[in-house]
Amino acid sequence: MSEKVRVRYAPSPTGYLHIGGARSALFNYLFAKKYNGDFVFRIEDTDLERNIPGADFSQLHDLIWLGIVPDESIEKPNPKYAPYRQTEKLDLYRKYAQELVEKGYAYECYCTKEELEQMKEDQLANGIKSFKYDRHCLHLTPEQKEQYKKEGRVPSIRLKMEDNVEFKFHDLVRGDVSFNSDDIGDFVIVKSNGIPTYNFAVVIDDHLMEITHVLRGEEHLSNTPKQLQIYKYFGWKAPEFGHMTIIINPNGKKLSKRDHNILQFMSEYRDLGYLPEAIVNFLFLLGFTPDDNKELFTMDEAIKAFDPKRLSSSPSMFDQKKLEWTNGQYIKKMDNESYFKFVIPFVKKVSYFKNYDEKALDNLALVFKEELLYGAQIVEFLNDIVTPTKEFTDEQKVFLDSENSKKVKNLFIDKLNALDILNADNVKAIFKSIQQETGIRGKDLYMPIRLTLTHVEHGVEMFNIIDILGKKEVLNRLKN
RNA sequence: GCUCUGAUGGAGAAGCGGCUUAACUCAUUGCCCUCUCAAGGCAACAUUCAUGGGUUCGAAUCCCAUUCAGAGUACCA
Repeated sequence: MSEKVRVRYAPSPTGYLHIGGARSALFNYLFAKKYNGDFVFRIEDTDLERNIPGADFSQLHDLIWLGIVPDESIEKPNPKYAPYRQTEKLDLYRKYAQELVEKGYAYECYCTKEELEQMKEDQLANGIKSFKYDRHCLHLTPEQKEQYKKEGRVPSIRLKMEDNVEFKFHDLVRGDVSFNSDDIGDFVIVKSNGIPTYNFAVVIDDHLMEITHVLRGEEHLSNTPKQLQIYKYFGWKAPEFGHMTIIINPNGKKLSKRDHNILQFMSEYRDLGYLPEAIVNFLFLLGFTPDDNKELFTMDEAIKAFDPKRLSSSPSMFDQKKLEWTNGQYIKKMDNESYFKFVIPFVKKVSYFKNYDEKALDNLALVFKEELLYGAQIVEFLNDIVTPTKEFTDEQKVFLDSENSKKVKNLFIDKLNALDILNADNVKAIFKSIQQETGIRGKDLYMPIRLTLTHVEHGVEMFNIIDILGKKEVLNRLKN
């Protein structure tokens, strides 16, 4: 590759960074880094109504949190390519659109929304379901235009598609793809409010920013010929395109922001205690398979392993379970210091431990390190221990009323009372001595205590539970 | 409808003409460990690659048709 690789992620600021966006950004980033190129973060905010203030920076920062750090962005502009926000360069687009009009490649369209609507209905009535603009305004005389203007109509600008031209391109993911221009109607490139549409603005931006490769969602595949036509009219070299598969939900539909069964936004995962490295790792393997059997990748390893040709072209389903597993692997791998920093905020949400000192909280947190799948899960674990709510079953009641159970409980109470310092080792010793004195062992030994304390038959090790609850609380629960 | 794109186990998928009795990972199930759950270890889990035809000594892999699914079809991006 002779020219420098430049790729971009260009979201519209309509909300938080979501899974699909993050994945798209990730693969662009990997591509850039793989070929020593630049990754550009730019904003496509031409739909004024849907723009949400602050969404641009929020998305940028979520990306950076994930470790996907742009070389250029709205925060770090390169003067050569700035501005990085489309609404800040409206004049530029209008200038280029004007050029197209002058060359006869585009024309003013005075049709109103209502007329367009009518046109659509008429075509539908004739059995044509895909609307194609009928070029009503293609050959307007100056007098007709004057007349329209007098009526108060403000024109939009439409691109005149060439007749019967094949737009072929080699897709980085899918191979050769082609479209016929006859299937595409003349589309609006500048709206009547003077703002360019997406399909026009991307082309101008990608060209001016010297973007060499465009990796984007499959939903853009059919936009490509429109953009190719614009490149052709300007005589510009088009970038290479690669259309990645979309992510689907368990119903097989495209993951949409309105899908409430699945968490959509990076911020939600962060709040739940998912690690950025784990999310990146998971996203990397969604619709992409490396050529070895590796499952865990650092960003650097992912850069090395990435190859757009290995990107899947069939839709990928988002599997929350695998994300959890991946995250759990990363939690296990953390060193203790980082782990504490990560998990203690969650532990502090359980009010029972509000008086615990730092050391005690750390020890507490450590108990769950090996089994934790995401940060907020520790709150669930802890609550199960701290606030036993489940009612005993009849079977459990019988078990607890048995001679053995009572004997174990009483002995345990005595020995615990006699204890000066409570810690897991000491508790372990108590169990051991009860076992030696009574000959009771296994389930019969531990379960009376476990059930009485937590009301459930499973959970972390008994010694830890007792340590977590503290002597006073344990005695309290055992006596009742 | 039209255009485009796909189709390998519950999920992500490898494979791209013989090495495939279809890799690997998640999930699930069983066993081990163990007071229990989880974690960890060990196993099991597609006689078959959407269907039907063809090409070939040989097909998940190539060709054709059918079916199904998704995306797009906006003065949204």
